[in-house]
Amino acid sequence: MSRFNALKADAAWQQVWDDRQTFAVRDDSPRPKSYVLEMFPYPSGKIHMGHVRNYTMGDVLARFRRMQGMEVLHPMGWDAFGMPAENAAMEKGVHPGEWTYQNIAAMKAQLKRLGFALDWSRELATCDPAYYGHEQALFLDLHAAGLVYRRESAVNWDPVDMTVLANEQVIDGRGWRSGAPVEKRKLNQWFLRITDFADELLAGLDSLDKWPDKVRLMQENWIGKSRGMQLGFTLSDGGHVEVFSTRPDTIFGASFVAVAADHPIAQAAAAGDAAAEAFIAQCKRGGTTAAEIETQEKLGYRLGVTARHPFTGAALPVFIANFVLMEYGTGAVMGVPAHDQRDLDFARKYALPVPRVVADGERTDAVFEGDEAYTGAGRLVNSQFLDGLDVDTAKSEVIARGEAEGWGRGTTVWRLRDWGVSRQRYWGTPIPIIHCDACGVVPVPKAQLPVTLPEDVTFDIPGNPLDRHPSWKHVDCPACGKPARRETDTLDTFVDSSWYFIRFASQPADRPFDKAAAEAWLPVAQYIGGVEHAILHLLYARFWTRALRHIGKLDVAEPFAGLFTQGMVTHETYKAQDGRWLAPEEVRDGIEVASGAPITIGRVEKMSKSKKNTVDPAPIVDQYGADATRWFMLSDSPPERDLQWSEAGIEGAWRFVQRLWRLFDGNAPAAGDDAALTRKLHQTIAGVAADIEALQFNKAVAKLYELVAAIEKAAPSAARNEAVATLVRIVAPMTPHIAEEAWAAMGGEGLVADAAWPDVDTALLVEDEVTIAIQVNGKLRDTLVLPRGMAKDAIEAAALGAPNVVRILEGRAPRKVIVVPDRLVNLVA
RNA sequence: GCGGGCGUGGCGGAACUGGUAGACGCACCGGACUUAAAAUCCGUUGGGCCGAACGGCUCGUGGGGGUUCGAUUCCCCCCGCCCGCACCA
Repeated sequence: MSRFNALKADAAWQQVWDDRQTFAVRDDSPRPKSYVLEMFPYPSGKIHMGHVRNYTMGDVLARFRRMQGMEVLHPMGWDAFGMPAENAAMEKGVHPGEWTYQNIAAMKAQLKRLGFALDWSRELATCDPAYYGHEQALFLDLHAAGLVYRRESAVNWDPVDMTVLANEQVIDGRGWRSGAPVEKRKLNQWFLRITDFADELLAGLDSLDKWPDKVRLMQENWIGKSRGMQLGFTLSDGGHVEVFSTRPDTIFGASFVAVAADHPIAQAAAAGDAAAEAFIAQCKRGGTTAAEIETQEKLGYRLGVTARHPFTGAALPVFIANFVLMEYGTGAVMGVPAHDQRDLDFARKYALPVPRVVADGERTDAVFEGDEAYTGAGRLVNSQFLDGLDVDTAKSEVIARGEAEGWGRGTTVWRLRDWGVSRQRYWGTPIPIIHCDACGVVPVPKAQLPVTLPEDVTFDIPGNPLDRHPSWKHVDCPACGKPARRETDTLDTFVDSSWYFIRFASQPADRPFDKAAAEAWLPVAQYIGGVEHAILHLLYARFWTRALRHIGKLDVAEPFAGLFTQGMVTHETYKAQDGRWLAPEEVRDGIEVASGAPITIGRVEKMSKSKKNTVDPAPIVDQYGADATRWFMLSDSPPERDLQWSEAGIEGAWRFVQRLWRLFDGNAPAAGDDAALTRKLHQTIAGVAADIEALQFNKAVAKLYELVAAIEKAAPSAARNEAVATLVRIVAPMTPHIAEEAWAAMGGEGLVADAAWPDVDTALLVEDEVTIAIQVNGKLRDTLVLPRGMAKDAIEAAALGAPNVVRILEGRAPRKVIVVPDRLVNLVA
């Protein structure tokens, strides 16, 4: 008997698949279509274990669907624009494009080495003008439809490097290179009107029944539809302020009004008040992330004016506050400290009154004690005409009075904000707009697309190379012909990934996609990717698809019919004494291998290039082969759960591949039945199919181990040979190379990749005997093997006769008997 | 701070819709084969107690409480870890 030479078989069969174009998909195939897609990778340099996990799962499903007779579109491409390429340019002096294409070549080779059933003829890279030119055309279409606009918005500003920083480049409030404290700075930027689609993006979640509930819930909360009220307060100086509140019921608990630093009232105050100006400047310190803003100390500046309470007439102090956001609601809030935690923190700090207006059970005391706001339900108290009402009724009552008296109205607000797509960077899709002093904003005529990036750029100083390029931005206005300037911002890379799945389905040269061809494949039947994309990428892609439908380009509402979010592959992080991140292979037993110096072991985090805690699959594939690597990735860990990387077990996967080969290679002719084995075989065919369909590969793996063990133990028979021959096809989606080798050796027709999934004899799926648990007072005391489907009283009689039951009951009759047919009897004594 | 998720033997995990907790794999230990090793095969393995043994009893699914004949599963509170928070992709 021979040993399976994995490395030789891998190369041979990958060559065969390539030569025969086995996985090239046909648009005109008569077979039912299925689109299986994994989130395309950023070409960071090497694939890591997270990629292997993601693409192996998708591959098993794609191969399985092919075996079920479907025409499967399973493409691959590159999310190729992004910051790391510019960082590489700064550090190594290599052009971002060159660096990116080198990485693509390296990673493509690694993916091919794993034997994925991908249609490489549809490969695309988003940094290719042949891709981003079409993206520019779509951007112009959305612009023409009024879905694109420009406004001011804050960015992280590094005052030393004089450059915009990404949130990731702000470390502890400081610029990552300069170390200077970052500030918020306003820039004119491009936005997409995703909020126009807020309602349908929310409603559409209901139709996504093949999405995980948790992702739908996260998107629902992110969109954040809430009913609230806009209330006008008259100011003591004769002015007026509109505040927004989701809790108008608590209006009698209001003890102050707060406005954002950007609010016109704050801006006006700053004009004549140096202290107010200084406070607003202080609010501009720090970065723009929500986590940073919401965890910083609540600070306020008390203005001279007061706001008149619409019911009591009380004069409420007006503050500028650093926790109020101009982007949400009206940029002004009424502070109800007893029933909102942020307001309470603020009130305690500035010694403001804290009246209770919602009863917490029995607690109705007018002056609220403690430092934990009560946000729960209850009856209104200390609130005049609202007393005794519940929260919802009180809300409606206040809205009704405000509307009747003309100082307020009920509104719907969304947490979702419009999508800012401007990036002050080089390595992205140029925004196809020209600014003309005479004509204003002028779209680049479509005939002039693509607007390509200039090659001759430098990265030796911070800032956007497009902006300082000597000639690139200087063009003539397409409208009037006078000298004008190109937009030098590029598009957010999330735009690139918002339509790549459409381009995979249809890629004509002269337009982004063909409507009918794309609609033939879409929506994606099964989309697979990391849970970290649960909100942003998936929401943007949903929006983009709906926006295309809105302008008549594509009649698809939801791009991804089925979604599976895999857990992340995580690993410890390591840091050298001087703060450098170290890769796992640079560390052994708590010391840095190169220097012998001790290291610091950090948190367990998702594998990422920036923290260097990635593990390269190449050595594993080279040692154990593609099948063992794939099998190992599918084993043990449930795919939706995070997986802390460990190599323990790869040996077992490799042993399993060799066990398979011993079965395949040792199948000598024999005769006779083996009913038990045949039953096990059919149960496994059905079980594995169900598990693959549900993407529960770890369970499919366990079932296959059981079947293999059963075959190994079985005596030679025709049934055993049949089981071995069928096993080849069952494992084919997971370990395709050894399956092809065995299929060929056994004289199978064509490739096992093209073979049909084995049929199941459903009559064999149920056992005719069942083991029934016998409990006394809920504790297992015995088990009985009985025929399936036995009547309740017969089961009860059998249970009462079980030796352990007789011993424990000592002749007493049970008080109560619970019989669950085919499963269990519980005798309550 | 806000939103979401997860927590089961030494380890990864399984357990249908509330019904025998620990399938399957790893690791470990013992045995077979071998001159030897590798490979392979067989067997043991949650903790504690009783027993020569067959076996029996008992505790046990992050912690505390609750519902139920019965809870890893449902409810409440708490702890820990992970992900996201709009310029990382």
